[in-house]
Amino acid sequence: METTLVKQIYRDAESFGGKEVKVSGWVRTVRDSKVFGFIELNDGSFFKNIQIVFDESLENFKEITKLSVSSSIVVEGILELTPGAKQPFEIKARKIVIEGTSTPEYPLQKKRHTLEYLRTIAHLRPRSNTFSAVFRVRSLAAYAIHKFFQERGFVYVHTPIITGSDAEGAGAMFRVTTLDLRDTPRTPEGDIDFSQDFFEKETNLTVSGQLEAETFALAFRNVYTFGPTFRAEKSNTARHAAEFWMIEPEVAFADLEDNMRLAEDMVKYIITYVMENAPEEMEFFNKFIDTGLFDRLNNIVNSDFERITYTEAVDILKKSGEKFEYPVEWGMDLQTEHERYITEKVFKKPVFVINYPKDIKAFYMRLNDDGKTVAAMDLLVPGVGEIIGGSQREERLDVLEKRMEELGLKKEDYWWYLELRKYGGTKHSGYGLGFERMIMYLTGMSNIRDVIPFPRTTGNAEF
RNA sequence: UCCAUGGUAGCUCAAUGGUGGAGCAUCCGGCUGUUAACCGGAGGGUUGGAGGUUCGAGUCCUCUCCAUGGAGCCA
Repeated sequence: METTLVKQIYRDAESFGGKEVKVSGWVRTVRDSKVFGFIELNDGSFFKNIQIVFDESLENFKEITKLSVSSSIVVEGILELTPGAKQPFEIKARKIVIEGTSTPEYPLQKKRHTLEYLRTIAHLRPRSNTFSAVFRVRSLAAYAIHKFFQERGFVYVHTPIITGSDAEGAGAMFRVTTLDLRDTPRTPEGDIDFSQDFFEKETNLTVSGQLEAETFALAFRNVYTFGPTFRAEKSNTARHAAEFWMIEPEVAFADLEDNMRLAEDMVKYIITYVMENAPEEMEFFNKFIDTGLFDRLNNIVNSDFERITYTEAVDILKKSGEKFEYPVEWGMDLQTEHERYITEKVFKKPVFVINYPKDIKAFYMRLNDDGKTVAAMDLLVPGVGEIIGGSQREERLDVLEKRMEELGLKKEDYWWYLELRKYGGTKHSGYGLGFERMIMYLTGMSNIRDVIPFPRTTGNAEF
């Protein structure tokens, strides 16, 4: 007999009503009395469970009443529609085969656990309601992102995970080496001799695929990357991880305005797709994780994102009368408290802040005509903070080279990047979306460690 | 890395410097429609670790580890 997935039954219960079905899954709970009992079964295909009714006519009745939580079973029986009951339908079991037993020490109770505790059992937490929902949404959101870009003709490019360019400027990097760290080869000057390393030069894990993505944008026009990214910063916050995933679109012949339009469309597309394709999971988040979730997401989808310049943001902050821990001054980077004030208090929706002072932004961002600011944009969202950072790239070779000189960057290290400006350069733009931050925003989960299956943060690489 | 808070039973949490408790989970029993089932009973502890103060420390002090919240770095 064919196995039926619980999701199929939920999606089309009518056609299964009164018919024989076979399901398999893990026991979430057993409630039994003298001659009959109920099992909540989750088969992994769907967020919700299916109720199994069993009675003493089964030869292994006693055994079944003693099943520990998370035992795996195969059930055959009749699907009965139960309108008016708390569950829409149930399976009256004819046969239950115990596939794998569990034990009383199984760490996931039927009761609520803290997210902190669940983190310590990352190998079991996907079996809990919350994480079942989180990782289903994560999968759908990843698909939605590919769908969004593919529908618009973007080419998906795999930029390298191991990089030889150290100066992407996005933070501390993890070194990749095969050298024996207890006995490293030395140059005559006493430095470590990387010419004897695997790649015969210093290499690190990527902090961004942007520079490589630009090369593809100047060939394929519209491209995006979607892959793992590594930052060796010893961050200790709810929104930083050492290993995370990033989406980096890069578009030729596009200016900052086009860039923002793309980002806004993308964010709205992802939200709409996930709301439509994971209604049960989203309802769960709205009910148990963040009761304002639906209001917030609907508000995003139906409203235009705000756009203000950095200079305007500084003005707003200065005139706010708010007491900030860090003073606001033109030229200083906006602090988290400032960003939160703008997106959460002033506009109460996503806000693009553009045209930052050049001195607080990366070398590749396009210098504006005022000579003081660059065509950068950060998308700030309530609750999560910065979710997207991007810019129009400097396409003028002389301006770019001058900027690199100012920052003490060696042109030789970027020879191929600079050649893009030499051979048919064009204005182009792109941004980076922190995938996990998007998931946090979508689900209301407030810690990045709870939207990554096996999170890596400083001091923690268990599992 | 800095600031704050916390660490007690498998889990979630109580306990004025004076005999460490409860709910849930577990085990045993009861119950013919349960929905985080219900009712009765039982077992379960080196109070994160090391040191100190005290007649006496879960409680006070020092150090340390870990977690959480906030900050910095950013996505």
